[in-house]
Amino acid sequence: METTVAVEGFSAMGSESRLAVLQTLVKAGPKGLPVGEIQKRTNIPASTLAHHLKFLAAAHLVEQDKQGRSIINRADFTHLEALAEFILRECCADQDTSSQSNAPSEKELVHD
Amino acid sequence: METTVAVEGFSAMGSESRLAVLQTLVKAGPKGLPVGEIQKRTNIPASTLAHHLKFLAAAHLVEQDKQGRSIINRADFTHLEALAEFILRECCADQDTSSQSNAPSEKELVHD
DNA sequence: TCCATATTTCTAGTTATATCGAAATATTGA
DNA sequence: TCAATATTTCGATATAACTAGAAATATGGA
Repeated sequence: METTVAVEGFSAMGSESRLAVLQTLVKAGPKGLPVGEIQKRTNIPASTLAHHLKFLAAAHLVEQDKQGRSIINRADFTHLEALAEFILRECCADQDTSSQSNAPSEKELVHD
Repeated sequence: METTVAVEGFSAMGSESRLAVLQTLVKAGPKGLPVGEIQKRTNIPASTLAHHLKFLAAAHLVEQDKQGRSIINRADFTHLEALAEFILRECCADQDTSSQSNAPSEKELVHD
């Protein structure tokens, strides 16, 4: 996953309202929910909610598709898993990269 | 984990600069890095970097402690793991909550 | 004590985000 | 076609965030 994509994803989750919407959809599972139902569950005004759903969709956290006159929103579980994994993916890769300006010389590395 | 804490965490990761800083620290592993070294690796101006590190520390993503005249920054791996887990934690809990306004009656639920 | 180093705080300009009412669009059923 | 429903777009305001130079603070060594 590209860093830019991860930033957009985390940014989308970094809002109280949006995380509430996302959690509502995650809880709802793969069947998803229409906008109106999300509105009922979160108490977010329609126009604000539309804005946030667009944001979440742009970040690939939510998929939307029209079904009759409703729009069904589903959490993108695959992408969410990838984001969860991204956080610690490169853990400790540079552990021994001693380009630290004040890196101790090797003989001094004995004591941790 | 409380939602508020999760929002702060994701919000902290939702910035190109901050995610770069965090990734640098995640890669560096539990020993952490002094501010100056992070600055070298990310090319972020000192004052901007200090601001972001404060933000990351406030969100419990990074721990800082003074060591001589340097400040060592370490990724808080425990908290990062908790955040990663949070994303999908309540997956599908409401799968069958049929308070959907247009929920089909039970006899119609046969097909999926 | 005095200077060099490491990092932060101050300050300010610019840009981005959150919010939501009202009006607009689109779809279905009567 | 008309009215009802579902959702979005528009527009405007308020608030917050990002950025970074310059000045301030703190620490260690000569």
